Amino acid sequence: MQNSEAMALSAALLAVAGELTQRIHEGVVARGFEGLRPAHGFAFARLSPAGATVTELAAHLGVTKQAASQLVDEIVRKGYAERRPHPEDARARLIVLTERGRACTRAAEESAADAVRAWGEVIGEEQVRALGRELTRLAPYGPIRPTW
Amino acid sequence: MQNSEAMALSAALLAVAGELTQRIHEGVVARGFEGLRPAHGFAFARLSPAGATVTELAAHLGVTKQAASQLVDEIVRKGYAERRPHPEDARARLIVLTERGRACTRAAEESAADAVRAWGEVIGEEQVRALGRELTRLAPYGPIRPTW
DNA sequence: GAGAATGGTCAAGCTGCTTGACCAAGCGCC
DNA sequence: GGCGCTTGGTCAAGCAGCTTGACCATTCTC
Repeated sequence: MQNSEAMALSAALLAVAGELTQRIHEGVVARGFEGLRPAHGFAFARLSPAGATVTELAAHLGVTKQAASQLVDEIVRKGYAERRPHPEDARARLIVLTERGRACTRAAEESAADAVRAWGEVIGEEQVRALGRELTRLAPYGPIRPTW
Repeated sequence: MQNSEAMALSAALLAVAGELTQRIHEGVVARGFEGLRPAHGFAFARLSPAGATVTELAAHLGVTKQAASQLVDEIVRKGYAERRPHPEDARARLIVLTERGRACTRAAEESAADAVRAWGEVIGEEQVRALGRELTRLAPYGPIRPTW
């Protein structure tokens, strides 16, 4: 594969990723959840199963503990999460989503589904599924990083 | 398609995009071009055919003219581009890449090709081509936006 | 030509991140 | 038990990249 093809593929991938992020964000706002940035969504994703500590969140987002702590301050202040004492480690605190936080997570899922549905109308549902399969195999396990 | 599948696809897409960006950036640094951020790459891409004005660059990057102007200052100061009088509009200036800027663009293309080649080893070259086809059809025309 | 629109820069301010310092609680070891 | 080292978390200060607002020079429109 030539360099120019690789560059075209890369540009397309980043453009699609950027647009998807924006669409999800707009969908979340349209469903009544304001004052959030896309980065919060990735925090919610990490918090949604069973909560996490600030340090775990920082590792997931690829930022310092201080930045993660600040982000937690924000979503706590806005009612999306709360800090609880950690059941096993008295030093740590477990950050868990509130009901409002879970509702916001569902709104993000619906928005993502809307966006993906729109893709189906362009390239066909089977191709979208194929896309999902390939991307899942390529996705790294490490921290989620901002695209640039 | 269920919401959870759409979310999984979205997460994979964003993870792959984030990792790709990072790999390209690392590749560019490894080839000796320092002091650049990934955002500069998107500016270079817009400048590389025949140059562009600050306003065009701003629209392409989805930021204000001031921010674009500042970014241009930076790449000019570092020797990657230069401001020339615009041949048709005395108000405007045409920003064009220097030879060093073009070399950096080639380095980015090589890095992207390396990353894409690595994908080929995971999912097969034919799947990578398919990925490129689908993504190209889905890619929007508007400004490139940071993923979050 | 006169007035509005456009390209560009200067200046000030904000926000999200970083580094550095610090405290409290756990762990390892004698 | 008591001593150090490590780990989870916050407070504080600083920085980088962006924004809004003001302004000048040139061009377009009539």
